[in-house]
Amino acid sequence: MYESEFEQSVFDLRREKLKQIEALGHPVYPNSFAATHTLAAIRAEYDTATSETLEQNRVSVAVAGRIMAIRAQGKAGFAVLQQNGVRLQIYVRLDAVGEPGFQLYKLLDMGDHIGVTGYLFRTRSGELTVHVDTLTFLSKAMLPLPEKYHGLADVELRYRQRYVDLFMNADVREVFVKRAAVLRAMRKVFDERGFLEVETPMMQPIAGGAAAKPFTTHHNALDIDLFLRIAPELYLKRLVVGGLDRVYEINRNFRNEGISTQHNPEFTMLEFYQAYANYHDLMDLTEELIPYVAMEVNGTTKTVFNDVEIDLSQWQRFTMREAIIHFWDEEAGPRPTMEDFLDIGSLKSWIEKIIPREILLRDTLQGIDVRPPFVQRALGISTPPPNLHARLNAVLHFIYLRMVRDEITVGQGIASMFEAVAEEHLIQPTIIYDFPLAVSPLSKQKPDEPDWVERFEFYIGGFELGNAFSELNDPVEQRNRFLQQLGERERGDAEAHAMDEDYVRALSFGLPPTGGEGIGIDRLTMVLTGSRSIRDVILFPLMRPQVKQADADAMSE
RNA sequence: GAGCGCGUAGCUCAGGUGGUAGAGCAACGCACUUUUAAUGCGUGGGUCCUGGGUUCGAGUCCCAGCGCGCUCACCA
Repeated sequence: MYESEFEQSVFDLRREKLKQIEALGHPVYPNSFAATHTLAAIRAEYDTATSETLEQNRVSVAVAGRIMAIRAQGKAGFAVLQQNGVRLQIYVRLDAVGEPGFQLYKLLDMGDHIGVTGYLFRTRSGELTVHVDTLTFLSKAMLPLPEKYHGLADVELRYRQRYVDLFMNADVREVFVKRAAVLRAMRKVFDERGFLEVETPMMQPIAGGAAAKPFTTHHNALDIDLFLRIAPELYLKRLVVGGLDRVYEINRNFRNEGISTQHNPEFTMLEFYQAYANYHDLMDLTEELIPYVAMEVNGTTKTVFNDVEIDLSQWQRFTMREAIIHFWDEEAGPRPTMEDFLDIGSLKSWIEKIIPREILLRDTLQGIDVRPPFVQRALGISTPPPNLHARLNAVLHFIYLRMVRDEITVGQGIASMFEAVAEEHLIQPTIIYDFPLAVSPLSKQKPDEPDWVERFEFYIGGFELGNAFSELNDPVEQRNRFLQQLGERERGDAEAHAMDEDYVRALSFGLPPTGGEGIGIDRLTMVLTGSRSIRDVILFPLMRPQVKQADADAMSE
């Protein structure tokens, strides 16, 4: 537990102080304190009260808090109490608290919890302060607090010891208060619109509803492997089949994939389903929902993310293909047209206008690995690529090779192009709609374009926050889509869907036309709090456990 | 998974070109009855992330590993 002999000695020293406090007649770990006010209530009520008002109508208070600063000054002294993120100064003087009270004051350390009674006044410099009559010891900080001015700055320590981070850094606390406000606002919206909040299994025999690698676990009594869910989607739609026309769930999903500033292995998603709605209805709903939540949380629809001001009430919409065309940088080559997206042949010949055919083909002839890093290396591009064009070229090359090899469809190629060309430009709220069928195994096809589906994602701050579609409700088509996914699974795509017979059976009882959407709560909170890393909006982000040297030695023995 | 950066006292940080480790806060002692990053005087505190190597000598240079961050890949 101790980081050092220094900490050990501080701990021991404070045990001595506890003994002395006990000798003064104070219980060292009392079980309550009868406060008359919270510090927040005092600040709210008396922050504007003048010195004269406080003298004329003496306000007696009993308050408690953690000592965040202590300044002894001979036969008097100050301390700053913090409670629920709110601070208030107290003033302790020997002639007011008496000798035993002042003895206790001298035994206090930064971080201790105390309660005091007294009355409010303003100091010479005007600070609202409790003039203490009695001190009650509540709990001791046995370990030293971080530096009082800079706080706890080391990001690793902040994540690993969030309990310290939270009481040292007020802005951290604020983020999690806002996160709670996001959840509250979301629940309010959906409750008011007649949605039922439900909870579906986190442990699933088949991890479906998204393309991702699941965590595996095991149930001993049943002796079966189970997966932590990657999405609640398939269960929620079963509920709509069951007649719960409007349902939502806010809970964790688990994906056994990389960790980054935008990905934590467990993350919170709001997912909702609305019978008789389609993706157009959900686009409209989304454009109402996000600014509403922003108003509830921040009191404004404006937010600053990565130094850019974002207005969450101003939305733009593009189809995926429009977005590629719109955000295409002509310095990289001729802008594509809708016709270029028609089929594999047209997309290939357009890519040949960007990258010479002999280069595109050379690598296939050499039979090299076509995973992006290898493509990049083959093209003489260092990793990571030094600029956007090099990265784009690598992606186009990659798409081209896989199309030549019949490994992907034109739709998958277009989806990859979209990510490479457009995603980083989607800072202001943007809906991207009409996705390729090939990357959307659970979405309903567009009636006039069967290779495309009624699906959209919305982006803010350069990353995806939500994903929605008109749900595929034809069980025969759904079965075929699953079979197709199984094929991709066999070709090595570990994230392709597994067959879920029971889900197909549920659809066979009739799912009404339904729109469904998932919204990443962590990412929305990032945008609303200006947090650049998802770890800053998750209380305990996953960290590799620290192995102490002693433990490491013990394990190797 | 790859590239780059960082790792020095409990905390925040200094430590040109290699020469026995420093400051502030925190801690301990003393003084101080309206301070607020209180002040003044004094004291203690370090496996310089770990393990190798080069060298007469490594916090500093080299190699390997560990942890964290950022970027990329994957993904929401």
